Amino acid sequence: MQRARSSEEKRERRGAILDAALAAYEADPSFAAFTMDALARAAGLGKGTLYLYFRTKEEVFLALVDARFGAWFDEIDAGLDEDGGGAWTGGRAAAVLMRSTRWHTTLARLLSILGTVVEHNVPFETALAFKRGVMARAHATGERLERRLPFLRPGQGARLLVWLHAMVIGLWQLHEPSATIRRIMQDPALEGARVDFGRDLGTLLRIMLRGMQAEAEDEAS
Amino acid sequence: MQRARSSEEKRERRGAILDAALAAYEADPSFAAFTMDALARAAGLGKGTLYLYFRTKEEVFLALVDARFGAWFDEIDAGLDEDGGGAWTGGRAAAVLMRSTRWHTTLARLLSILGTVVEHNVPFETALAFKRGVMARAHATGERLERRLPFLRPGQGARLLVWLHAMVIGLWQLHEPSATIRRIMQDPALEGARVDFGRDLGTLLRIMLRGMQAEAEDEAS
Amino acid sequence: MQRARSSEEKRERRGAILDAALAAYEADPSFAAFTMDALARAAGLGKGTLYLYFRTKEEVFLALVDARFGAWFDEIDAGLDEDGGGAWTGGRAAAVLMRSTRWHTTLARLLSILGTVVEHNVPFETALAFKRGVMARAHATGERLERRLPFLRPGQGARLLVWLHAMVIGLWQLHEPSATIRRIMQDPALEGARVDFGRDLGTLLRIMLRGMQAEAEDEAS
Amino acid sequence: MQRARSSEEKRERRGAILDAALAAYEADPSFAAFTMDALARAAGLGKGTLYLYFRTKEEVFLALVDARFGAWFDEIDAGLDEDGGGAWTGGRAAAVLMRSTRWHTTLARLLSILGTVVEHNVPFETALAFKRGVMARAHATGERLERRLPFLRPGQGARLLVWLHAMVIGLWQLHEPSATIRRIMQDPALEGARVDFGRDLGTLLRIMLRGMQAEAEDEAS
DNA sequence: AATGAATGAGGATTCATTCAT
DNA sequence: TATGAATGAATCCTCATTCAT
Repeated sequence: MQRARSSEEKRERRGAILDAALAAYEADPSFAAFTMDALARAAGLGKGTLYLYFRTKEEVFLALVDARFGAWFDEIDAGLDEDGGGAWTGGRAAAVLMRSTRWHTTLARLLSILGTVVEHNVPFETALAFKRGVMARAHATGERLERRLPFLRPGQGARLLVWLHAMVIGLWQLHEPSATIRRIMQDPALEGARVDFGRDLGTLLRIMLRGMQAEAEDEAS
Repeated sequence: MQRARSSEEKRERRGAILDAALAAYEADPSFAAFTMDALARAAGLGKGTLYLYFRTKEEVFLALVDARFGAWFDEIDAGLDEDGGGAWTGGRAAAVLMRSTRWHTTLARLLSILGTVVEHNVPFETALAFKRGVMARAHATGERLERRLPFLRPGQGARLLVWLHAMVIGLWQLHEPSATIRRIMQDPALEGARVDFGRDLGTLLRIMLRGMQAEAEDEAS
Repeated sequence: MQRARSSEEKRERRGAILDAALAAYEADPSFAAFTMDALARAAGLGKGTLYLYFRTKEEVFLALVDARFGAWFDEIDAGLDEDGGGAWTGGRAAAVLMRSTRWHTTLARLLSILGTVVEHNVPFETALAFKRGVMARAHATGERLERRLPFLRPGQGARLLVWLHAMVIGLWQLHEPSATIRRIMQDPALEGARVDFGRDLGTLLRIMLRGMQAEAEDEAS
Repeated sequence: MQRARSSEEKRERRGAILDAALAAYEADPSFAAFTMDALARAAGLGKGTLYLYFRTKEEVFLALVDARFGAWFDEIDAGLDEDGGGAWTGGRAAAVLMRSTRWHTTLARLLSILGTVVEHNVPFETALAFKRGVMARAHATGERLERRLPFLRPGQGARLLVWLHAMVIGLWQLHEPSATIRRIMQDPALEGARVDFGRDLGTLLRIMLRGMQAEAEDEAS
């Protein structure tokens, strides 16, 4: 394995480890299967090498989530900053938020076990810094959202993102958290219960924005 | 420990194990702490005895979730069957759904790791039976809901329950999945981000119902 | 493996584990080689079984030392309690103390790494209780010694035992702490330097007692 | 870091590494904390560089002990060579031997784990050369001692040094081998058992010399 | 000569499950 | 039916040493 010498190369290697970790996790999305041994193999590195870049297994995990969160917010921000000239309705905003669904599924997988992970072996400061970073971004993006949708009251933008986040987690867990559940859902008797993650999330988001708007109107009248 | 001889006594013992399991889990709601050893101690039984009533640890867990689901639906059904004479608005239905919040938190704790658990060591048939049972109840209760709220389209009742369920899971995980996260959220910088589980869930539900109604009206006009 | 059911059987099994541990340690007297894996194999038990009897590896070690200390003091006490009718001189006391040399070598091996062991993974209370127990016995035996040798001043009995103990440790480390050192000492150039553990210890003890007596006489005159 | 080119510069660098090693070890006198990584950091060098000067970690350790031994003998020799004109009694010799107590403690720390270290990973030739060197010095200094104290029989000088050495090791291990033991010894119940390293060593040495003299006199009469 | 990134063997400990009593 | 002693697979992390630059 080529040695990462410059700090640029090291950043790249760190990224490569995270990419491998993500791929490994997606292949078997359970924290139990997320072993350092498997991770090292996936990254094509020695086990000890991982510990040059991350102090604990949990730190790898947290870095992974952090990166995905960043990408998610980046994409939403970009969508909200676009200006095709037309008016911003709830539907248009929902479309922007839904555009980044591919991050959603990944995040949902990761988030479903975030709590369990953070509980163990993560220095308090690390966990705090992580949470603060995410929240700062949520507020910034939330304000962007409020500027686009005037019927949102102050703070509702960030709140909407938090709810979206909650729904992503929840729906994901009902959708296909595991191969077993996937197999189960193929049972004909459960046809009506099948949850199409993307469709459901979109519908929910649309309904939520419609509800917020309606409440704003109710209040105004 | 008294021997359970009749099949009635055995059912009771099974129930007692589940009660103890729930109490133990609530005391320390992490799957890692949910060990068969702790469970046996909580139930005042020998470890081997548990295996007379459940084949695996995961089966205990699934039975636990199943029982809580049942209690939850029972309570919602009772609320929807009540008739104080007044009209059924979205707000009134939301109030009924929120009334069983105490089940929500318990369920949310359990559900947040359901996926991980079911993934491992649960016979397919067991998982399937569980899912079918839950879905059957969701449909029955969903229809009750549709009868009360005429603006709901067919199927939207069950869907609403699924969504509620998803939000419970998601919000819970953002709320207080762990002692560490609770400590983190006490940070002043995160004040605005604090999620009040009950309040948020209520607001979300209200907004969702309002949105559904608004969409029904939009369509009608 | 037969199950240890009664508390008598359990005490026996605990003892058997310690015996196996001692044998394994004597075969390769380094703490590094003292692995739980090796210990389990030596005892003919599963690794997990060891943890039913001892909470940590260090606890096994401490129990081992404790047992040897006990045996050592028992033997000295017995020797001092004997009464062949003759007078008690320094030489006679030295002979009694030397009689238990076979415990000395074992203890010396163990004691040479006691400090390192206690440093890690031993609850403070456990270490404290251990030390207190040893000291209590040292004082009791020290007083016996003072009764036999009138030229000893109060407290010198226990002190003598501590010094004996120190010399055992030190001489042992110079004697044959390892196979490598043993091989080295066979070098003809080092013939004069060879330390015969038992002989040296005896000589030293004799000289020390003679010195104490001489000082007592100096003082008296 | 400046390159060491001449062989003089290389010897100096070797010495600098040993100085750093000693400082690091004294700061945390446990072999576990004595890692090559810590050593490299202490010496301000890269880890790989250490291997240019020493083949293994154990070789560093052995070189360290060797240097301290040398300094110890140097100091004793100097003390014995002094001549203030007065007569040489056992007490005066003891005072000279005790003068170098500051080496004792350092040596004791190192020696307490010497056996364990040498056992592993030291080429036989290296260990042999080390032992021979130490013994040669012990004999030379022993003879100096015999010249000063006529009551010593031939060979007893070196023997006395070996015993002193043994007592240093043993007393040290009873004195303060670890932070935990230090804490334990603060327990009031153990007050009487507390070992004052310097005082005890002095007393023991005095008693030993007195005993040797007394035996010589016994024999003469 | 100097570096430090990469390696991987090695070990303590936990816990679901079995099975003899 | 009830028990709990016995089991051993499974996993995180450390650290001496190597070697490409």
